[in-house]
Amino acid sequence: MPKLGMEPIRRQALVKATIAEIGQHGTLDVTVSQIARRAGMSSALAHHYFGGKEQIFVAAMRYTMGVYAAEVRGALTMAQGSKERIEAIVRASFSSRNFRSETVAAWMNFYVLAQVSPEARRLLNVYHRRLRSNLAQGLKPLLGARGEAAASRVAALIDGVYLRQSLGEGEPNGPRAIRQVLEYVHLELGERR
Amino acid sequence: MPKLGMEPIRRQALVKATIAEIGQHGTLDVTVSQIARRAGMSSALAHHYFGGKEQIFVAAMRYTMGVYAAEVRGALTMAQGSKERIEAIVRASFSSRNFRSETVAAWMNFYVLAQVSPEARRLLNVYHRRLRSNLAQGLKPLLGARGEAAASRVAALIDGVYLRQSLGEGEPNGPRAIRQVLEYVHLELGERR
DNA sequence: TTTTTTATTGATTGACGCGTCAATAAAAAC
DNA sequence: GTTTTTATTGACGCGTCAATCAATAAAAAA
Repeated sequence: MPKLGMEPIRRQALVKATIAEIGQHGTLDVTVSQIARRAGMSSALAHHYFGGKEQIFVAAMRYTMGVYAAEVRGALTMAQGSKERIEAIVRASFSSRNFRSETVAAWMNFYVLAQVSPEARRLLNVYHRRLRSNLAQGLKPLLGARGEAAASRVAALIDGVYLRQSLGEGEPNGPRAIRQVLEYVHLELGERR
Repeated sequence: MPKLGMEPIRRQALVKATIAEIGQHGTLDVTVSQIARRAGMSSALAHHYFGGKEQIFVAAMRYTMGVYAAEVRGALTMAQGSKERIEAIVRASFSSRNFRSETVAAWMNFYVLAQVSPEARRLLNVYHRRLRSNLAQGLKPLLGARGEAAASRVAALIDGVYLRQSLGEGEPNGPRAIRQVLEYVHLELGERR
């Protein structure tokens, strides 16, 4: 009973199932069958639409990063002023849509995937560049030449907080993470307590 | 031609080979045979001494963390004064013995391992606690109550710098990483430029 | 209505890897 | 000098999994 136009639906179902499966196992060590079963289809169909396992992973990665990028973009359009822009980026990074245990686990594993798949590495580099550039754009007006270095540090801190979250049990605490990073940003901006 | 007392030698060879292999592949996706071959023995012997793959990984993790801990301890005994202690920890974290691409890759994968192996998770938690406690010990005399939060941030930043290094090609740049983290520490200590 | 295209899967294949075991050999203990 | 212990490996069984394929079925096109 094949309904037509299934491809995009199947693809999205697979991508979401992939993230869920990686999140649950905490590893890329998940089988195509597991992913396909969770997405409600046979593994053969997964291969049909994606070609292979690695491509499924890369698609999941692209999707995750797309969601994140959209979130940041959205937050940025609402922000006016350099400081507000930075805070918007940080808030978006730890918004409840991104900062859930599933996504955190997936994200960490994308770093591993990037060691193996050139395409994944490319994607991760795009994310890095964008994040740094976005932060620098907000920081440079306030810090001048020091803005670039500060942006690198903030970016690293964000990733570090993500990484550390992967060890914490239970759902990640977004607000706490935001406070943690923003406290550093405020320090960088010379606001003493 | 079995020489006696081989066990410790074999174990160490396997552990080092494991780190090298993970470093080269960037993944835990390495076979026991590959590890054993690199260590100059049969895979059967690896199983004989370690019991299984996961235990080999955990041993490699314990070893890596042991080297790191020793490095930090050594640097701490030479340091006097709170600020010096903090700088010593940071320097040790990015010393050329720890901050090489092989070790960075291994370290990242230990985070993945910790999602699967309870023992690995325990080890990583020990590392986290120790690092934070060491940093807090140096920061509290200088920052008072704020020291704890600052220690968390510095710890996260260190991990973040490690993570980001895993994407950079070529050997990690230790001095640069040290500068990056110390700049933040100095900021935290209220030293404006 | 026949043909083609799209959707879908069960079954299969081929490879690979972990862990085991029996067998060999040298040292140590007796 | 026999026995036990320690070291070591090749071979292999058993399971798993990615990927393929042939077969089925429904829609669309001709």
